[in-house]
Amino acid sequence: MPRARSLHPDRLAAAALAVIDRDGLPGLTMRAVATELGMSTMALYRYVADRAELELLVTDWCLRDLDTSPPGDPHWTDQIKTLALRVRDQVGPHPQAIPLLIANRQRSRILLRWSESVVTVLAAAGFTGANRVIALRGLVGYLNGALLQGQLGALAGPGTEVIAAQSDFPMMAETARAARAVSADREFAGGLDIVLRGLSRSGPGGAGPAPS
Amino acid sequence: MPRARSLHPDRLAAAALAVIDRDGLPGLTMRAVATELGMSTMALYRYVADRAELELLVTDWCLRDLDTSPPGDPHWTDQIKTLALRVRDQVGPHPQAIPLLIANRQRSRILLRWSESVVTVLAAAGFTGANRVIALRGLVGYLNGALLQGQLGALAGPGTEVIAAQSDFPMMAETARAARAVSADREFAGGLDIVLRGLSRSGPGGAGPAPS
DNA sequence: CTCGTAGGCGTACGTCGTACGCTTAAGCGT
DNA sequence: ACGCTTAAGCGTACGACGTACGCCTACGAG
Repeated sequence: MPRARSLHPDRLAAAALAVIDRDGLPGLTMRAVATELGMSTMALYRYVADRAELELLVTDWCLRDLDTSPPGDPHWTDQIKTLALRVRDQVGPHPQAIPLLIANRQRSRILLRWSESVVTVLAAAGFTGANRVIALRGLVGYLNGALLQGQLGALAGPGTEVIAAQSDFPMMAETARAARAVSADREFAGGLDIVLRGLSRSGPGGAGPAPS
Repeated sequence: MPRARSLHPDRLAAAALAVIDRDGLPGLTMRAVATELGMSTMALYRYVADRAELELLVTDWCLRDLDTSPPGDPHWTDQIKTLALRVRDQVGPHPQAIPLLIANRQRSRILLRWSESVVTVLAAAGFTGANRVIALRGLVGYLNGALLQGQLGALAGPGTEVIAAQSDFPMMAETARAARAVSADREFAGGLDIVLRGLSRSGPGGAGPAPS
């Protein structure tokens, strides 16, 4: 065997994530990562086939500490809540990477494990068949949307401020002003509660979860 | 006055959207749009300052027929549902453009008008202050996430099929197989119902909507 | 010590957005 | 009718991007 690899893939992922945190997603280029590592650009290609693979590495690296074990909360809605908050906790420090994570969510082993835990909770709560599909997708849909929204167009962001100053849309302006008093945490938790309340009562056309 | 403009901005937006529909978002380049219009690349810059402005044009063009007037449904949850479905109807034919629309949602006049209608419905239903903020953001968060999910990683897409074949994640695999029987329309409507059910009952800590 | 293998890198190509400056067509005042 | 002014339209070029290709070289097995 010749010459050992001088780099662990984790170091590569960490460097890429550092670039993202510092310069944003558009700043993530092969050249920037190489510079971050003190290597030449083409040396990276000994570790990844292409940019897409590097992005997948970043995704898994971001979520490396995500706890996917079944939560111990007594009520199933709290279990789901715990699982969702765990994701947010991991993702929180790296808001600029969120679009990457969403794009790679179906390819990340860790996220698949996390999803397995979520479905397991849903199944135990009584969701079956199409009902379970819709519950899972609705939940993940909200989660993706909320995480994206927290990064792009945050409550305290410039977009909201512009809206608050508009006179063409009085209700939106008033709501945008009220938004200043709502923290990102409260927004996320509040939205999650809405979804969970909706989940905890069966719809008119479907077999809902078991009554608690 | 010299020489009239030979192009209406709408034609520019329509051409760009046609490129997206045909070649996907990565296919949207200034050169491709220019070719679509039979002009030179630089001629486009007589109409837009840069690529970002072209993208905003596409956003508004996509939603040009969005009906933002107050829906006539008797119950406020149905009014919200109608508003949400209207967006989906407009966006449906152009799934590849969805990430663009989401990125520009705070800059699009039409979407602001739409949001104004949503907030008006929420206000009439009794949502005030921070509660209204959370309701709006939760709703929009779900909507964004669901639309994105319908484009990237659709229920019938390859990602879901791969998961269905996995033996490491039995619950996910079973759910993915059940997903084959759920249409995109049903998924969207089902998720929306979940959110609306959650909205229609006040949380423990907040002043909810008026009882119906 | 030698040699095969794979790590690391330099160069180069095609693509992108777009800055800059030229040519040219069209409406106006005369 | 005719030029003049002004902006439409375009050609060229630059820097940054992802990455194909081929070279040099450090290392561990024999």
